[in-house]
Amino acid sequence: MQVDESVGLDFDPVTSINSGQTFLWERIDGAWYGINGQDVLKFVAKSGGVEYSSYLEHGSWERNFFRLDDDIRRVHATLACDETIATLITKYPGLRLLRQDPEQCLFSFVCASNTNIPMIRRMLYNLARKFGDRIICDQREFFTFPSASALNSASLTELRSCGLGYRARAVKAAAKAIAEGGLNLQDLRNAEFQEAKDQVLQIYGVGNKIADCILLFSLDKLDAFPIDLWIARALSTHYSALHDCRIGEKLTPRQYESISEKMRRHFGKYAGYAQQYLFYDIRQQAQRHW
DNA sequence: GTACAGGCAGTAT
DNA sequence: ATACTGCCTGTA
Repeated sequence: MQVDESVGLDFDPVTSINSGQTFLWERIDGAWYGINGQDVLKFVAKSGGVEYSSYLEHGSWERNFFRLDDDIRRVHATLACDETIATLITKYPGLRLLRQDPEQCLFSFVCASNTNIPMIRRMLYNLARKFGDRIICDQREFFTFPSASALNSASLTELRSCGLGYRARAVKAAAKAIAEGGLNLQDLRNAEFQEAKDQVLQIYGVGNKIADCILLFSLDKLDAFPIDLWIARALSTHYSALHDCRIGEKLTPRQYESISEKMRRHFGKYAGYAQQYLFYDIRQQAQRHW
């Protein structure tokens, strides 16, 4: 247990974990618990700072997970050239991108296709309960995120029983690629953007959007710019000059490439942070609570 | 009953 | 290259 006050009062872990990047966090008796791979992370607000602890790690995990080593001042300074983002930085000073367990991130966003947050959480908790390891933390039961080999060993019927529906086939394919196909996501942290993206796009069930989410939220590619329905709407509202698609219109793969590339050039190396501000804001405006 | 929710792959044009 | 389609499942 340690208290970390060195990162400034503006950082807000609760906002960050509730900004749609990660799904397996819950508040229990005033503390937040989150599943990240094989670990259970915990933090609780105390007078004088936030107290972080972890089931596995002896040292602090928060610098890694909340990307506190990013030069956030530089991120803000870089993005503040854009009027829209400058406003959002002021509005949500505590928001940070996360550095998640890559495999959990991949399976999470494979499950996220064409559904909503409550369903995603249900699918992932079901998978963990059925295929993860049981852990007792603060006298409470948690389940770690299943390994790729555990998911690869599961039958499609078992996966479907977790509520995955047609996503079961994609989860199985991804698990196989990692467990048997030699795909090492950790290695892709050191790869160039395009190399990493090409690799994850090979996986059945992973398209442009999911690939960009994996790159941004777990593989340190801060210039990745995922575009889902909500971001497309935000772009129509704030950046219609930069592209020509209509609100709510689905993007063809080619349109996606074109627009994502334009936004990456517009925002530069921290484009992913810009995407996160836009996403969080439009969801707040839509009054989505999750 | 029907529409819809944070995409994707397969097929036909 | 683009358009169209089906897909699990739960909720409104």
